[in-house]
Amino acid sequence: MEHEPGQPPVHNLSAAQGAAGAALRRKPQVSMADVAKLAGVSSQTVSRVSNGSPDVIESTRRQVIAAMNELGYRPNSAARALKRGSFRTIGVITFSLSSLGNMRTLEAIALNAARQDFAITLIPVTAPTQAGIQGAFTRMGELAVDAVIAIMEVHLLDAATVTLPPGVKVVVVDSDAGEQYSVVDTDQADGARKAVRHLLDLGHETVWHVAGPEESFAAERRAAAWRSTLTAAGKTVPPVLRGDWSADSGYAAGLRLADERDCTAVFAANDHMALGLLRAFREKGKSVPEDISLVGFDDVPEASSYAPPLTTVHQNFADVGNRCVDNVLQQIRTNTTEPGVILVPTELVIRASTAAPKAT
Amino acid sequence: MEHEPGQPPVHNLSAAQGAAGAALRRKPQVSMADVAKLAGVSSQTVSRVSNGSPDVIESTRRQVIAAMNELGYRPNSAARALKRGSFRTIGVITFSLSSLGNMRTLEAIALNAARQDFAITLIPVTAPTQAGIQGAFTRMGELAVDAVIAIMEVHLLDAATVTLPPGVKVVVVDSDAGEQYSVVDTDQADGARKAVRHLLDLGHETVWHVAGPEESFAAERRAAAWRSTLTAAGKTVPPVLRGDWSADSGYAAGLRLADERDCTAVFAANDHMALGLLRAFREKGKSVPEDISLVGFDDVPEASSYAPPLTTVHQNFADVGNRCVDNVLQQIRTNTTEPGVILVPTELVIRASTAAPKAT
DNA sequence: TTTGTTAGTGTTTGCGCAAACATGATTGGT
DNA sequence: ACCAATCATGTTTGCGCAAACACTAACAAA
Repeated sequence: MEHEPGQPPVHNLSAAQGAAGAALRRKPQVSMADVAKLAGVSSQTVSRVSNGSPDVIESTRRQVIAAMNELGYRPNSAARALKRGSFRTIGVITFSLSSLGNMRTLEAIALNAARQDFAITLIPVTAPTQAGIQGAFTRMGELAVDAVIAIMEVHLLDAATVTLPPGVKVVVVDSDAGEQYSVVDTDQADGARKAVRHLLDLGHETVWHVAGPEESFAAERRAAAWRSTLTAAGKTVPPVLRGDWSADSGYAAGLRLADERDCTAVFAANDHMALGLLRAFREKGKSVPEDISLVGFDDVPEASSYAPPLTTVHQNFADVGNRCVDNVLQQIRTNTTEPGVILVPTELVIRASTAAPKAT
Repeated sequence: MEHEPGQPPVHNLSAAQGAAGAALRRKPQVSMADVAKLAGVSSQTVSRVSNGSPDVIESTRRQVIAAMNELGYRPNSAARALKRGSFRTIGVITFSLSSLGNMRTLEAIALNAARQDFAITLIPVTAPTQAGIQGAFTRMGELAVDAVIAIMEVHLLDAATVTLPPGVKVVVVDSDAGEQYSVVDTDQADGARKAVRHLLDLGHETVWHVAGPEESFAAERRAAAWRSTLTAAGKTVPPVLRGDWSADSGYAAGLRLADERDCTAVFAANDHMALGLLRAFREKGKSVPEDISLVGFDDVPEASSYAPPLTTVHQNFADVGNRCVDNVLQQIRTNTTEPGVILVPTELVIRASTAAPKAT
């Protein structure tokens, strides 16, 4: 590889690079010492400039910066982390990314962390079992993270014996681990209550519920709130139907519900199942909202284009993500652990899938 | 807090450091030396055990492992990285996570990387501008990554002058940067061709197209393939309608399309827009597929629950993600850079939204 | 004058790990 | 018996950085 003196060795990627040793070995990195030599100062001064210390006179700083640019110096984050014992990195453990909520939450986490100059390391749980979770936390422990955010929609965290290096802070999303960890979550109960109350207020005798899978905390809490709201209003509580969040499972539930004579109002635990319900009702000749009113949960962007546009409970996933990061950074800053639950409010979005029951 | 684009990247960490400052310091970590002392061996032997070297006799290994467990030893990845010069980490730069495809791809990347013992560091692009991309790559350069996968749905990468430490490998998803980088992408053109051919084969005179936003590579390629397929078949090419991937934009396009007398077949560039089209047609009294046939793109899980179930082009996002990781690890292993394009095939899924045109 | 005091810079040191080399113990071939 | 080869383990070293401290010059206060 030819050295053009004065040319920075940092490549614009368009220039293909000649072979320079197997890549998993050392890259010929420019170190502080190189910069120091070129700038005619000590490496400590380079360090100071690099860290924005105020104790460097302007002219020196300029020289050092010039040298940095010329050599294309990049601080080596491994060495930095080794020296400082912190990594400015948050590990995110997630079950499945393919749910809208997790995705949105993750995006907010990434954005907010980046804003505060923290990096995100993503650790997927490979299998929805305790062993899978264990493995994820173990990998986390081996990685360079200062904190962990676990996006756990499932009932397994409590049982898992989680070992993390001392000092690593944890925030959990969507779980009941509030005794041990900080928990941030959508206010599922209140959202569900709003949905059920809306239907009741419309004049429906009672509200049926298509719940999410049993393992899910969110599903469990929505179902519990549905039940208690009904009970509090003195209504009968119909049997729960259970889906798995998918539109197909909603469709299956809808086929059964369409045959229930006295079913005039349904609360589906998420929008995708509601979509399936709509399809089932349509195929069974039940019209929404004339024959049956339907409320979903999530407010996916497409909900307003469903047939009919879906009344649903809006979740603020971005807020959940933001609070996770804020909370965990707070814990890091103060070096405290603060178990407890932060609830993010929901909002009922009324569209065209709900109406008063037909007069009988 | 603002960083001038021209300033050296080394400053970026300095600002936030004060903010998170104080408590980010050393955790009392258990080091190899501690383990070595307890096990009565040298730290080098601990290192060997830790790295699975075969040159350790079984009894010694057991002692060391026992000591590790007793002390709760975790190898310090920063020190490891410092020593080895590699991080076993892949950086993923992504625009927006809120599209199904990106998320699925990301999930596959994370899973596949984990399988090969690589960690994923997520870098969000904060703004869809060149500066935003620049910033993401800069942050990447400061982080400890061996390779970068960029999930770029947008036309900006080619223009961005990207600087990365030497030796960092790059793979790009959904872009035309094939000259410079390895590119992995769904075979958009073939997918679009399948969709259009399907409609033509059904007997439609021509096929209208609701395209995605202009900045999108995928949208551009789907539209181009639509046009060329039509032309190759000797059909007239109707004007393109343009949406922004959202159901609402599809709805808007659908309202206009419903008024076109001779429009009997539509190819929507994604499923969500197709959903919007369905709604518009329904409201305009056009029935699908009797009056108008419709094909989508993506095959979102809910597509089978649309009204009617949507004929669409299935994309294999997981495969895209897997190939990204395989390719980038291959580049790392062989220390080569291999520009070129890997195309992942699509599949036409025929459901109920397409039919032969009504006899006139 | 002398003695701080400060601001700017340099020197030393060690973070935890693993490569390179060194050592000591065992085996095997002759 | 000898030496050499092999194996298991120990010792030294330095990765790049920044904390701690040392030093110098300049200037103020006594």
